[in-house]
Amino acid sequence: MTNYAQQILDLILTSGDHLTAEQIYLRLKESSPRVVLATVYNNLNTLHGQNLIRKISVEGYPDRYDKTTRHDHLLCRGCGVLADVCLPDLTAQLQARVDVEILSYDLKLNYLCPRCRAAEAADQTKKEEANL
Amino acid sequence: MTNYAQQILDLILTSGDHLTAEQIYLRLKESSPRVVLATVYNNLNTLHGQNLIRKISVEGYPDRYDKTTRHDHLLCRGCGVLADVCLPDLTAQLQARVDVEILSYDLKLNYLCPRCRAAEAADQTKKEEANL
DNA sequence: TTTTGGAATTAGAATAATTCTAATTCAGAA
DNA sequence: TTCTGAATTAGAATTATTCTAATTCCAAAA
Repeated sequence: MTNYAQQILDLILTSGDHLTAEQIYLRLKESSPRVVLATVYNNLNTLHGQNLIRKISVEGYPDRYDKTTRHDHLLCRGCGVLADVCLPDLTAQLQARVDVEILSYDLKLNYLCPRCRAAEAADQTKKEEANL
Repeated sequence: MTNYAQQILDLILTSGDHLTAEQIYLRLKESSPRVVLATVYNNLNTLHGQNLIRKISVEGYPDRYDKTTRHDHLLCRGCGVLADVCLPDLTAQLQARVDVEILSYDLKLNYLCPRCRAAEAADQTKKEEANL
């Protein structure tokens, strides 16, 4: 594994977050100022191809990268923030219901994070006041 | 609802498939040759905002659109093709495990479609022959 | 050492998907 | 009719990502 690949992998594994290619690039630049975005993409694709990282795609947002340990995600429908959530492994339960071999699955729970819930409530209040 | 919106919605609901904006555009052009891709996107966004259609995002592929009736998806990891699969509603089961209110969830089962499975097997055979 | 061949990286052009902006058209209310 | 606001169009712009070609790096062979 090359030096950049290692650094990128470390960033993803230790960030405790769900970084985009752009965010990884910016962080990597702090220690390696000459690095270029294409290198980040190259390495992300390589790492993903080797199953060392997971790629998370949500409509409306750039792809984000994550560790591969099995877990699920909470996705805030307001702001797009992802949070990890570890639910029991459903593979057996799902496999029993379909007639093809499941390699893995991807489960996202949609919700509103506290901040967006508050924003929505405020919005609602404002609308009601306008309709007095 | 405008005429285009209606036509686009009909296309999505009756296609029995998971169409991309581009595919919808091409089909719509058959009956309305003057329509433009931006109009398709505009209407898709409107319909999605009204929760009349569902948007499916998979890394490496353009967004696809689908009916909103609750169902899950099989995703072929070889070619990206999506197939519907109707599994029992897991909302209650999931809700019992998390402390936030789940609005909905998104479940994709990764597998290899028969064609890609065959292709992979052939590939494997070829590799083994090369190593004789 | 020097050479050299392949992999990694860089630079930046290219592409694909999608959004945005401004101009135009349209459909219905006045 | 004329006016107004929404829908549509055209096409530029943006964003995310990939590709290509040139360059650099590094390790093993000479």
